[in-house]
This record gives sequence, structure tokens and C-alpha cells, in this order.
Amino acid sequence: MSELEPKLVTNPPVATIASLAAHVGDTVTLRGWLYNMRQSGKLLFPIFRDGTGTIQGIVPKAAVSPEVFERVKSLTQESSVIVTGSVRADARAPSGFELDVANLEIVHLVPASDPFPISHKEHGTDFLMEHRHLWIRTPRQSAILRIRATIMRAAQEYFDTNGFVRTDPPILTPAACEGTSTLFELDYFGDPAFLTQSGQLYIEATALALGKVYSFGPTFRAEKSKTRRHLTEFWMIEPEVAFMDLEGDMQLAEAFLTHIVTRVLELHRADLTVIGRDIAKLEAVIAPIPSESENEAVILSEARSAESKDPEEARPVTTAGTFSTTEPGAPGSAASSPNLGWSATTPRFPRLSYDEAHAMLDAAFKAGKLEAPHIYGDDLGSPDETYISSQFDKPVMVHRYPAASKAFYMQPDPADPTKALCVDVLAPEGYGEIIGGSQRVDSYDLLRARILEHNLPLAAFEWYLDLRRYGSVPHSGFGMGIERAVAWICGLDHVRETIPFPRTLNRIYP
RNA sequence: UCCUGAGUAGCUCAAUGGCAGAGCAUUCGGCUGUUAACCGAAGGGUUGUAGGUUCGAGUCCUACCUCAGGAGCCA
Repeated sequence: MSELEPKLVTNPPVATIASLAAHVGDTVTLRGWLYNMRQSGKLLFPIFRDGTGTIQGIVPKAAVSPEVFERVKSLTQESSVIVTGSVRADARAPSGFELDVANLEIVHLVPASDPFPISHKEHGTDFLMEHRHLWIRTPRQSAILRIRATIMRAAQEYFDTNGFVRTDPPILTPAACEGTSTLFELDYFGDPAFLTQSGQLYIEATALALGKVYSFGPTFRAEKSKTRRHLTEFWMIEPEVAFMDLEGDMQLAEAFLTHIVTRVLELHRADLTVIGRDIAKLEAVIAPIPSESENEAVILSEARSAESKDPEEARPVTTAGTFSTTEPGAPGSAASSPNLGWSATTPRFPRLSYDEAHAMLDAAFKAGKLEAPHIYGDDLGSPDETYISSQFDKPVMVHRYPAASKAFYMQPDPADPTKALCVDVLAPEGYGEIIGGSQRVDSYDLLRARILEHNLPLAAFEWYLDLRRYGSVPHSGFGMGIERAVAWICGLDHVRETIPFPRTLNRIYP
């Protein structure tokens, strides 16, 4: 490949396809791959891609040397090239711009005897997943990965600009964090160890050291889940804040999600269009609700009337007051909502207590809209979450689940100790839970009792109990699964398209 | 772990228990504005594996393998 080096320094300078609108009339050099080629007699229409987009080239036989014409004609799908030509606006070209090719060098010619496996016809999921390393070259997959990158960057950006310190927990852990999920076990110099399923317990420690913290990294679940919502390896971003109660946690989640969706809408209109995403549904998420911003009310009502569903169905999102909101600073709590950077125009998401969610599901079952009844006291099942989230055009926050169905570290509600001060954020359009959070138990005696009740090894949690021995404070946090958030924002039907190389129950290749 | 479904050409799919087929891709030929281009021709098969029923099995039966998406569990 060293023979290529001189070609990489070019004059005129190398451009990217995404920037060609600013180069109309210029001669540019592009480095990329042949995406597709059509021809009509002695006219060739090679379509190039370079990772930033695609551009159609045109090569009339009479306009170039016979060598260049034959070289272009010999190109096979995904052959790599360096191409020079002038940029011209042309309505006949798919992107509106076209490249009059003057010269083209082949960097690597894909042999016709072994063509690029992914054609422009449809393929099955098994085939595509076996060729994931090549599938990501297609426009749709590239667009998704660009949006994923923005979602990750916007998530970090939100915390970084609001005084959070990033403190990443270990990935190798000595014991289960929550004692519920099945973990990947490995041998740690003769002792058992596990891949982390959540950094939460560790960032509780860093939150009591640094105040506002977050972690961002991969997590692992060995559950034999085989659905469109599950990966065995996925990325999670988790904030944890000292002196913050459940109300603050919910406001943080609202502002955080609003920031992420806003950024994606700012930067990825074209990519969302490539994917076929209904952009109006994302705009509805960040639209202020009427009761808090009357002058913006028209935006929301337009967004909602655009998808007018069953008119007899109550649309509780219209007014936040329809549902009980949690009073800031729960009784018996020293916490309040610290200033986390959201403004008065931060949209509020609809909230449902567990009891209200149960009533909604009960009514839906009796109306024949759910196949199975929801049993009071049980956690929400997937069909339950799908139903609830489909009733709103913003993410919906379900809070105060029965403590018995939740993790041992969740603080009981002083108003009803059978409930936990926790919240799940369900994404709209049936995407289900993307965020799970809670206020944590801050009493040493209660936490110790909970650990024993759940038959967890006390010794493994001594360090965690120390956080309640030395300057314990009310604190809260949540975790957001990146891939589920990407699937929702991109409107995908499976999380396997949201990560470059998905790891699922039946797949660890490529 | 349970339930359901699918495995036929490189890919996507057809084929009443009776000759193994089409489109795309590949190769060759044609076409100066193509839009997953189009037109003509050619090559390409151990029908997931192993048994069984039958004169005859891609098709029916049994077991297994692989994959898919739903439940449970979760983000």
C-alpha cells in the first residue's frame, strides 16, 4: 500500500462528499468507494461514497481518455478509488449534485469473481448480521451510526456542562450489583469475577466524593433474552447526584432527554430522512407543553393533531395537571432539586404513579386493548409498557413501583413504605423502558436489612454500607441504555442496528 | 427456560407427493441522462443434518442443528 502514499497528498485538495455543496464549480478530489454504477451506452454513472455521503459521477466516453473510461467501466461494487472531477448542480442527480469525472485511480479493485456480498436488493437479517462488518457501509447503517455518535456525545455534553464529573466504575466486579440478573462469569486469577451489569453502586461512592457524577461505558447481561430490545453487551450512561431526591431525578431525566433529542434534530435532519424517521414525532418530544408556555402551544397541538388517534382515548399529555406530580422534597428527605441546568422551557414529560399506570392498564384490559390483565403488585410487562407509552407522544415517567418488585437499594416512599421512590422512563411509540432510576436507601440499618432479605452476601457489600456509615445523604440517579435510546430516536425496529457490532444471545461473530 | 415460525443457486424467494424455477448478483453482447436503469444470452443446486413412510419426498413423519421474535427478565 506504500505506493499509494503519493496519491494521498493531492492538489486540488481532497474534499468530502458532505461538503460538495460549497464546492460547486470547483475541481475536487474525493477518496472513497464505488457504491453503485449504472451505464447507458457510452455514458457511465458511477456513484461514489466516502463515509460522509454519496455523489453520482458522470463519465461520457468522449470526455475522458480511453484509459480512464475503461478504468471506470471496470469498477466493481465497493472498489476503492481516488477520483478527481468538477462539481456541478444537476437536478437529474439523486443528491442534486454531480461530479464530472476527469480522472480516477483505482486503489483496490474488488475481483468480479468474488463480488461484494451485499447487493442493493433486499437481504435477510441472518445474512446481514453475518456480514455486519460490510453492512455498516450502506447509507442507512452509516446514518444510524452517525446519530448514535451524536446521542453519545450529547449525553456526555449535558453532564459535562452541568457540573458533573465523569467517574467510570470498574468493568470487572467481584459480585453481582443487584443480585438479580445473570452475569458473565470469568476466572480472575483463581477467583470468580463478573462483567459489570451496572456501575451504579460504584458511582454512589463517587457521588458522595464529588457531588454530581456520571459514568459511561459498556455493561453486560447474560440473560437469555432474545428480543428486538436486548443485547448481551450494551452501553449505559448513569448519573448519580448527592442531595438529590426522586423529584430531582425525574427533572434531570427530562432535561437530559430533551437535550439529546434537540441535538439530534439540530445535526441529523438528512440522516433521519435517509432512515425514514418521522421527524414530527421527535419534535413533539421537545415541544413545550401548553400549560407552561402558552405561546408555544400551537406547536404541540399541531404535532398532536398530525397523528390524531382514537378520539375517545384520553390524551393525558395535554395537561401535566391531569396527573399527580411529585412534590419537590419528599417528606423526611433533606434533599431538594439542585440546579442542573434546565430552563423554564424544558418540556415536562407526563408522569404516572404505579397505581395510576395500573388503573390505565386495567381499563385497557377491560376494553379489550390488552391481551392479559395487569396484576397489581407485579412489575410492568413488555406489553404493558408498550400500551402505556403508546398513549403519549412524549416519554412517560412511571414512578413509585411496589418495593417488592424492585431492587434492594431503592428508598421506600415515606408516604407509603410498600412503594419505592423509583422511576422508569418509557419511550414513546412503544419502545419501552429506556431509563430506570431511583432514590437510594440512605439508612445504614435499612440497607443492611435489605441486603440480608435479598440473600445477598453481606461481606461483598461492606464497602457499599460504608457509604451509609460515613456522612450518608439522600441521593439519586438513573441509567439510560444507549442502544434503546438510539432505536427510539431513529425509529428502528431492532437494537441490533444501533451498535456497530451487536452482541446477542446467538451471535458473537463478526 | 418456554411458545411460535423459517431453513431450496452468492442473495431474495417460487415449486397439488410426480422434469429443480424466477428476479437480483456474476460473465458476454446492446444502448449518450441513468435513478435498486433497461434489453438479449450464458454459467451457477448433495433443497440445514440424520433416519423413516412411499413406486416416487423440496413437499409427509421423527430426532437434531441453525436462525428469527415473543414470553419471562431487563436498559
